[in-house]
Amino acid sequence: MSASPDKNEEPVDLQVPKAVVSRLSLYLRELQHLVRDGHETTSSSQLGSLLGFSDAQVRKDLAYFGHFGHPGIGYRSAELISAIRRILGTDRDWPVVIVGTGNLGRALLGYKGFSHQGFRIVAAFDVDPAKVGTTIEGVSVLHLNELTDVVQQNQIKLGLIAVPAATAQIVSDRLVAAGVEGIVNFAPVTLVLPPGVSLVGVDLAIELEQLSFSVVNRTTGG
Amino acid sequence: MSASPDKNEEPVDLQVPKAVVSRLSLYLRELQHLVRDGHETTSSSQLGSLLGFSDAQVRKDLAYFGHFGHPGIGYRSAELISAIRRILGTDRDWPVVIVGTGNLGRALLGYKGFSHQGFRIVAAFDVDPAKVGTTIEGVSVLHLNELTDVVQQNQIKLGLIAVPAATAQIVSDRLVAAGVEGIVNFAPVTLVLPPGVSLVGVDLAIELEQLSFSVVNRTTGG
DNA sequence: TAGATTGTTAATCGATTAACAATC
DNA sequence: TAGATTGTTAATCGATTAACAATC
Repeated sequence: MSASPDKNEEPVDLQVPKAVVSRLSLYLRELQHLVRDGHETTSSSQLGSLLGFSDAQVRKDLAYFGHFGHPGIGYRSAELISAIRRILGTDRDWPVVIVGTGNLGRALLGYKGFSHQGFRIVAAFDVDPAKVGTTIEGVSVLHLNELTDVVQQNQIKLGLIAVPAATAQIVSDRLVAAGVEGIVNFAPVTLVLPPGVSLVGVDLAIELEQLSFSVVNRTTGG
Repeated sequence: MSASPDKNEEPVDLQVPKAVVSRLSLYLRELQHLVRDGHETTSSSQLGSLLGFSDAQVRKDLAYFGHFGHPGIGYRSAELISAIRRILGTDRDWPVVIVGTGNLGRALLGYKGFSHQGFRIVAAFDVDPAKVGTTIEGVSVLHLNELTDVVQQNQIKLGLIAVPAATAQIVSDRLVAAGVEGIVNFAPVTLVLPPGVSLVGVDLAIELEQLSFSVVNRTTGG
């Protein structure tokens, strides 16, 4: 598990800017569409213009991780998809737990997009006696007390938090204590996490606030 | 594309980095928690440490928009909340439409967090005859054909897209044609938008991919 | 006053872009 | 070959941090 210096699997661990990794996901999504549309190859400029990035940026981003392109040809779509999935770690299956089975939790349980990228929600947790014991979208709703057991038995590394803001930190603490190493938090609150646990926060109201700002501060000329 | 020095633009329109605006939303959220906890004032270093930013960054971000602090004192919480809401444009009410009433659409219709920041979903749209005519969370589900009328009559500027990827672009086009100027897109596809329309994309699978990368590329040694 | 904290400038750091030899 | 396109270096651009006079 821990890195040993002279393993020649992953020799280089240059730190990659977070922005690069998030573009990687966009490249992957775009490539999957391109393949579906029959494009066997693509170029950095095609990929860039589909996403609004420069060709140089696409090449630079990919070059962080290896030589995936073919000068004069471009990138073979299927090949690059495999490479990016391997880089992102989505070339394997990720069991995921979700805590909270309110409106949002149920929507996440029914979301089809997860499975296509290798994510599988294996259990949902709640404390509401009316919900515990039920099944939503084929997933059992268990009591939060069973969280640790389930996480440990399934070696689960990823968790989704879809509880009210007031309880999100407690839930987060329990996920981390159980061994989860990455959390997507949908509660509108800042979580405090120990080092070694990654966080992605999705605050739905904030997304709209960002648009509000853009609309209000639109430069009508530009 | 080339800069013309003295075009008669809006007097104060220094372009603010997108990252600054997104931190503004985080400051606002944090300030609202601080006020609830009885903190009448706060400092750039307190606000920063709660969010993992430097004090200098907090001050610099706020200074883009004015002088909101008091040397020796810090920032009066309520005062700064008002200022940020005014900057973000959430000091007013924003009527919003949503297209798509599947799992995710219904969750968004029931999401309580919007109203606290001034966002109010006034209508939902779908094309499924089984859904059109129903009411979800007190909001009427109308046929997509009525979108333009509703948007124009209510002067709606913001829209949420919660339809499958295959139809998201068409829905987007119709929102824009109707007059919407900002879109949150939950479909896992890149939308093509005309200039003057802002976009925030939320791809749930991508959020998990980002965590997958972090977990796989964790430098165990630090 | 002394201590605290802002707003702002200059210095540092990091990320994007332009350019081009190497390659197919 | 000629045209296309990569990977990479150097140049540019932008964002963050450090430092400090001004202020309460």
